[in-house]
Amino acid sequence: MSQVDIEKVKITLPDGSVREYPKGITAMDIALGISEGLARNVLSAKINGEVWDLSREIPADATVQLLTWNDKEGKATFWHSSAHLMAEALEYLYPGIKFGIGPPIDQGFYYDVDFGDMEFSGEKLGEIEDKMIELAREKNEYYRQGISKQEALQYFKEKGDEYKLALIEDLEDGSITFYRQGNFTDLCKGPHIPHTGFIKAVKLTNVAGAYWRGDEKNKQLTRIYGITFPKQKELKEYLHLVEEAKKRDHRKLGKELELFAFSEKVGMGLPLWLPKGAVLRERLENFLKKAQQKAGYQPVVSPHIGGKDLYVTSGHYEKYGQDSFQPIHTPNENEEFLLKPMNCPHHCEIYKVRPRSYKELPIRLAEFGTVYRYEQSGELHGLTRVRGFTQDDAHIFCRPDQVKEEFKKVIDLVLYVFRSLSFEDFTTQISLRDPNDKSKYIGEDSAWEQAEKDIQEAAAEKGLDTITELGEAAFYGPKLDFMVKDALGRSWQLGTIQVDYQLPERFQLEYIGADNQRHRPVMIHRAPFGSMERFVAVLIEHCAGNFPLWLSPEQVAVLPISEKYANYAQQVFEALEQHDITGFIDHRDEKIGRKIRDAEIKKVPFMLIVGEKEQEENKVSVRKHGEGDQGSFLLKEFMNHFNEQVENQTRVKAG
RNA sequence: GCCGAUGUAGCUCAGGGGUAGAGUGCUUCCUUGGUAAGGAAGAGGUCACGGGUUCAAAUCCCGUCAUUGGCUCCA
Repeated sequence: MSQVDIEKVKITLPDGSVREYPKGITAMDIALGISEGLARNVLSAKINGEVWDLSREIPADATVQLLTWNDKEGKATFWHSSAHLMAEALEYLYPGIKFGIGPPIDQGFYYDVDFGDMEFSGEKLGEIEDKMIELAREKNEYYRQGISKQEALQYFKEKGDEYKLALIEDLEDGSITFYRQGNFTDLCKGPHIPHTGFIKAVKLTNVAGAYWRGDEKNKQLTRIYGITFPKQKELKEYLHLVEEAKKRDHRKLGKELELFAFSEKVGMGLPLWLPKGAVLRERLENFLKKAQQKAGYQPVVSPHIGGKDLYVTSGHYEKYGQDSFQPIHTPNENEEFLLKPMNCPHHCEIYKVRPRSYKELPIRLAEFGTVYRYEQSGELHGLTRVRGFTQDDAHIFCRPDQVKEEFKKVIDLVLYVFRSLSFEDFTTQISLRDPNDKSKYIGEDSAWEQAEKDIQEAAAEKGLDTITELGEAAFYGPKLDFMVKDALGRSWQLGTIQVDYQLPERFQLEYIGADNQRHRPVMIHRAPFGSMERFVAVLIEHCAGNFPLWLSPEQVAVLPISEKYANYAQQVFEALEQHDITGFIDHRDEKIGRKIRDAEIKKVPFMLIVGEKEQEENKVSVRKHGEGDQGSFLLKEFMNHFNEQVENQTRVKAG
């Protein structure tokens, strides 16, 4: 480099300031220039939007954002490096093992490992953690090294790791990099943290099987999950959070609060709704029925099975054949019925019951329809994945020019439902066709394009913050899904709106237009809850079993101080019932402290304590769940207050 | 379906080749009480199911079923 003109690069920082540095500067140098503390905490850097190692030279003018633990990408870098650290520990403890992939995930990282003939059990995780900590303390730097494809192949050929070889085969020569820390070298595009010393706390969380490249035809590798932190304290907090989440698990609360159960005799994945769960569910159904009535839906009812022809027509017979519940046979030869896997075909037949005029469209047919799908046994999970479930289904039949408007109305309904139950934290996804493989989808190009446009516009006009996924559409049409996270951070699809240009075609649905010609209506499937089962599951976790008052299966517990006041308690209870307030009287021969404790554990919103004082003045002493004594009120006052609260909760910002 | 873990009283769990344990719940009795556990007694189990090893199996081995954490899918 000539000393006359030392080349400079202009670095733009996130606050908009621009600084000049000599060429050859690294992000770490920039961090050091700002403060030593920052340099100690910085993990990687975003250079022109791309995450880089701190040690890479910045060749030209660039925008630079230094990433720390507080940044999502910083965490990802940290966990990615942790995956390499775990691999190093594993290789030390189990020489000769082969590695699949080891990426960071939302909460931590994993590495897929082929232990060959070696036995591996989850009990060894502690040993691996110890080794990781030991290696972390060595503060081994992560070195980045560009390598030719041939050399890369050579390296892993010698090592005998066919998985890495397969990965390299798919890469382009010139773009391949290795990373090395300590005694471990891995194929990796990076980036990584400066050295292993950043990793201060390690927890390997579980071991699971995972197919190489997610294909069950391939060999199953051992996937080891872990999470690491830059501070011991953060690991502690994380573990605490996990414990808290477990307390919210709908399976646990469902049992404790006696909402639902499973029976081996009935069959796996077939939930039994217990009385309290049934009340909860019924209230949700009524809530939605009311909203749907206002929105112009018409209730219909259809049977749980349908003839073979119905599903041949709909196309489900072919698609669901082997992987579904098998057909039901009758004494009549060749007669076959299928448990319905969805309600749409039945609703199509309802539409077809007589000729339709364009004047009656849109027709919105709604049904809480129970459907059955034979999910793989390993897929079943509490109420979120079951084999028999009830969809809050409806099908809207409309003219093509009405699609967008109907879509917007459905979005309103879904938002109303979510808001009423304070699901503020949801994401929405628009699923479109894979533009590179249109053959997977049935239907005409022009129809798809129109539908995709309608959805995107409707979502935009309703102000939804959507992400768009190509290739995620159903085979019959594009869709808009609403996702909510459960207590353990797993995302579940609840509400869904799907356009279907397909079934109307297959069922030859028609309406007579203003031109006196036959036209094909468009069908929209939609379910704001998704399914009652899944919705209740997510609701339980969302509110940790503390349901809003109007949904609470037991809203009030009447607690007599002693059996002397049993009669008065009964009077109070009957008055409550007349005002549609549900609950129970605790007649047990226990002290009041005990009755209160038990009612608190059952998460009953209100406790009414009645004794001598209350009886004399026709009052009740009100105690609120989680809050304690509220003082005593005339029974009438309490009931008014109660009903006001329920009204406030259900009226909602129906905007 | 595949890989790993688990299965003991209604529930939560301890134990472990030689008479089955705790807490809680349940039943009965005493107690009649004022805002998160009153006291006592009692009933409850083919230790998931089926095989095997053993003088002896709840315990060790194999299989089945269910639950559970994952892997592909989906509401």
